[in-house]
Amino acid sequence: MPVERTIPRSARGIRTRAALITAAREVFERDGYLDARMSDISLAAGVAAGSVYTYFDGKEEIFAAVVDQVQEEMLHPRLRERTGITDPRRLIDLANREYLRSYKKNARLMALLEQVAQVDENFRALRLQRSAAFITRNARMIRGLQEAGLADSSLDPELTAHALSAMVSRMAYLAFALEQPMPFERLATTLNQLWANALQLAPAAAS
Amino acid sequence: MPVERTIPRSARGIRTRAALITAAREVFERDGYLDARMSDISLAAGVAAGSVYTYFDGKEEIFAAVVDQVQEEMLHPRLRERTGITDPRRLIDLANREYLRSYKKNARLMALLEQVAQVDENFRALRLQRSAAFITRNARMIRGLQEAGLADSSLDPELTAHALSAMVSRMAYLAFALEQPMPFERLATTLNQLWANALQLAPAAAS
Amino acid sequence: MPVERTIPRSARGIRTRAALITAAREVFERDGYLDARMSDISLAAGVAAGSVYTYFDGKEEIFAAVVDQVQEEMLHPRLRERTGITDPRRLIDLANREYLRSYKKNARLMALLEQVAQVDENFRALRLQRSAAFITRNARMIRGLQEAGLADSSLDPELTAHALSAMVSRMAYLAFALEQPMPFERLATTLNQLWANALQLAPAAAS
Amino acid sequence: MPVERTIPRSARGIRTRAALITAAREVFERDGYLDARMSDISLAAGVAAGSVYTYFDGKEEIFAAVVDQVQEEMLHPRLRERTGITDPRRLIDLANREYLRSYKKNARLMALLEQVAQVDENFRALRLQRSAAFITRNARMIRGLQEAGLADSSLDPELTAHALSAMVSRMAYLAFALEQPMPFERLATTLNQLWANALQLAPAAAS
DNA sequence: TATGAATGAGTGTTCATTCAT
DNA sequence: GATGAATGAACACTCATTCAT
Repeated sequence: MPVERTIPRSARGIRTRAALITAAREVFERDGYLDARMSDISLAAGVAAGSVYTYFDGKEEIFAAVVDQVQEEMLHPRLRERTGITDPRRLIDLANREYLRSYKKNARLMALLEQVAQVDENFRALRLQRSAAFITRNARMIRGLQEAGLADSSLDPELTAHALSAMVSRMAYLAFALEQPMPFERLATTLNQLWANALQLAPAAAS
Repeated sequence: MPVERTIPRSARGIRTRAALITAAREVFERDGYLDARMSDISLAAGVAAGSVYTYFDGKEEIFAAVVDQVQEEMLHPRLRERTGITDPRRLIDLANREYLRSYKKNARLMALLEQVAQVDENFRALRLQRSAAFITRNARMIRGLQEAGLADSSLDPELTAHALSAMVSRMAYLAFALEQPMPFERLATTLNQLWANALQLAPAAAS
Repeated sequence: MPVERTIPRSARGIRTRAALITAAREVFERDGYLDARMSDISLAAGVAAGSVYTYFDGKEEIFAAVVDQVQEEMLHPRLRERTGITDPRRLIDLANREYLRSYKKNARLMALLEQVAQVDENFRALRLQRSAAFITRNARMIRGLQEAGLADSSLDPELTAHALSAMVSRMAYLAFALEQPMPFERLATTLNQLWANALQLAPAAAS
Repeated sequence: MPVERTIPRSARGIRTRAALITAAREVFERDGYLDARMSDISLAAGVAAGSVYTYFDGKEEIFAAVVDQVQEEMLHPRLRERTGITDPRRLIDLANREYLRSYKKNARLMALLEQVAQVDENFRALRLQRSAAFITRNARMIRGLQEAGLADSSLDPELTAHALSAMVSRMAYLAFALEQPMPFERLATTLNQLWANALQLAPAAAS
């Protein structure tokens, strides 16, 4: 799933390509993936119908380009290094809050992604692969805590990481994509507490 | 979303309607909701194209009929009454195992349901509504345990029930619908332990 | 276009057939010929779908039966013999008023007939044939008046009869079938005056 | 009922659109509105099936475009200004002849229009509206003649205009659309004489 | 690069009519 | 006579993609 077809060389090309991605995001978020028409995208971008294909191979590709652009914003790696925090409870708390916050911010697109993943094989694979990386990291963290005697050592680290991540992302989906009413703060607090309890972490050090 | 259009009045009609539902399930599971053609369903049922419409209003309706039939099998209410078990840890364990088992058994259909829920407003609503009932029941249970001093009283019962259910159903989806490799027994054990930890239940009474 | 298929022998048959015609008229008038469904007719008559075909060969036939029934009411022949009136002006006046009155009374059906005549070859022919009889009679009357020196002898009797009949029936259609607002009395008066003028009849004898 | 969907921007587009209208007229006149298939139209125009929808929203719209094109030819307004004739008898004579002539010339299409008006609400309204303009003009003329003492002042001008127009258009329909045999010249003469008599016009000035 | 016209495959649904009970 | 289930032909319309200017 290469995102680019033609890398625009001219300034005009760069402008057009950017306009198309912006327009595509609008249209996709407004109409959903299946109901979005390529012609609406070109219309919204102010170009002719055929011009979309100058930059993207098709619907799937332009959607991928939209997603790509957003993914960058949503990656918050190396929380520990960034913040210097080491207390696992507070790290988890921070990570979950960052996740919920950016999910909320891009809720429409996340809903879209969920939709497309159900319809398009490639995106389903892409998503699995992305979350796999995330889960592996968490599993490593859990194993570390277990070895340090700080977490319930009877838990399978991989499955636990998977399950707790699934819990958080699914709740984010319900709250923000499906707009099931849930106060943000209470949601965050509850999820964090559930993580901490589930892992049997010791209470956070007094800050 | 009424499921029936015509209720068959003759033995032949009952047979035909049943054949259609069976055929529809096969075709939907084979091709997915969007790619399934009504003509394939009638073909598989051995009836004329138009005959599907004798009993169902359209694609959506016959899919609903398929789902309906499966939902009945999947409902396992009143576990406590059925089994006489009262220990919360064992009740949770049993409920989760039953859920995972029947999810696995109907994995293709559950995947389908997930797909359709992303595409069809009505089914999305239907699913939310169904899980709401389930969650309410769990929330009540949690509140009961909190009041008895048997569970972490700092947790929001509603959100907790929601989150833990989401965790289980999402893992079932990943394991059985998406066929991510996970040993059944370890999955069940881990999820149960996570529930127990999350709620801070006392260890199960020795049986 | 034979109207009957089976002449019912049993009392029950007679009842069913009559119920079907009544139901058919309702449905046709409500939905129009093209949009009326045979199943709606059987439903309205309280019989099974197939039963319509016990008495009628199809949609066309049952419509013919409905029309037939109404045509009987609408025939007002032998006005002169019935009333004893001989003054042509008063005869024309009476004939036109009777026509307008019964058109108004059966307006929905007349509209229907107009519709079906546009769609079905057979009904178009039927209508032409029926009006031909009527026009011939009028032409004969006109010729009589011309020979008696009572009407403009430069007029072609056939075409005149045709044209004046067309004028009246078309106005009836506009007023009653299409419900273009027109006061009944003024319409009748105007049409009669136009007939009289057109034929150059002497003023009516003082009554 | 806007006629255009896309206005062609290229020469090729203009050609295609025109070819479609020509083809549509052929097909409609050959098969009637209801039996005409969109695929036959595209076939006759030598374009792909979908191309009809580049320029027209559907069957109704392309029919409207056909009608539109013909209506232009059929409008003959401002007869008095065009010819300089003022004698009412001769003006009426001319107007009727022009009407009959162009009706005859476009007989198939007029028959079609009659059919569609019975089937499609929008076209029915369109026709009523068009003839309303025509009738209003005639009513004004009649009132003028009455005020000048040149026409029977006991007639209702509106209804008279309506009725006499209806007479002419209905006869044109019978003669040319339904092909009831009638010599053109005698039809024209008779209708004119009926108009003149009906209005009680003085004999035409010797020419 | 951009245009915009042309392509054409693909299918859910209706309903008059038939016919086995 | 009545039933009601089954039939199956028939067709307008959409839209992603291509390609000649």
